[in-house]
Amino acid sequence: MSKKTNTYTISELAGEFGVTSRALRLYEESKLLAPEREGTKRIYAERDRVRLRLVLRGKRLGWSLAEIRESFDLYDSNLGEEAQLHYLLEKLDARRITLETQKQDVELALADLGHIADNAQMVLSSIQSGKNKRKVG
Amino acid sequence: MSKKTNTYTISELAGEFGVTSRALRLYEESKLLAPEREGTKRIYAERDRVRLRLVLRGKRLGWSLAEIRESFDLYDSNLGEEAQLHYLLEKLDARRITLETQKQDVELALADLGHIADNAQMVLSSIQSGKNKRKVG
DNA sequence: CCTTACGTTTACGTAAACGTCAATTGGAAA
DNA sequence: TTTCCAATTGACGTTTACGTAAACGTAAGG
Repeated sequence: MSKKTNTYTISELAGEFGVTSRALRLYEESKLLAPEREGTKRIYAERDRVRLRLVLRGKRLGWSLAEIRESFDLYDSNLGEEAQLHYLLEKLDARRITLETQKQDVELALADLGHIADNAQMVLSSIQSGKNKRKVG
Repeated sequence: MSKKTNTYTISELAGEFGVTSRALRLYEESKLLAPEREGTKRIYAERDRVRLRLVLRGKRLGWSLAEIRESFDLYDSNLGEEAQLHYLLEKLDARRITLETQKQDVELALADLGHIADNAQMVLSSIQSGKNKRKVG
């Protein structure tokens, strides 16, 4: 049994993920994707879909393409020498810290949003009960 | 008893938050800050520090200055009419959804980081136990 | 009075992340 | 073969978020 080796054209992949072909070419130029070529045409495989998913997640986290590239490099990091391992672990920890911060920031933002929404809901309720004054009271 | 009304010059505030004066002027031009003036000079008060903190939090979340501005507008939103309240609640919900997504993205990224780190740690341990082969075994 | 430090506005420069347009090209369909 | 569409490679335009001078005002200190 062979692996499923579905392939996609640039516009198929772009359409599926809601990005433009231009973006996919840029990501390739930025070393984030590396589709095969069939002649001159780009052929994307599952591997590229996985990468693209990670790219878009990185974007949602506010990362630059360079930072996304870095995260790929961390993943594909050469684990040969001890010094490199320590270096890698430092890098990972730095990322972890900014992610933890970001997590807190998200929580705080959600809390703020909640307060505003609660307040708005209260005002709305009072308006609506006002409307029903004759009916209810 | 009066409130503490500490004030700050542009470079003081910039220094404290690790941004440049240029950035603070830009934020003002983008309607994110509104310091008083003493003649021609900007005088920042606590209120501005609070706003700046929010600005920087927004930046860490990957928001554009326009989006940050929008979030301020949500906060200062006019809660007069019912229609506006519904509009506000919709906007809030939209933001909430993207924040929830972002929260998941952070979790996923942290998990990925963890796996890489675990792997690196294992490799590192095996290297170090190798070094101690004669000593230990 | 002169210098120094800090502040101001105005204006142009720049890197990132695409959008957009033009000129081709390579297959697939008619 | 012709026709046509999708894809390709430039090349230039655009927005955002500042950086970087230039030219000037102002208050303090020597």
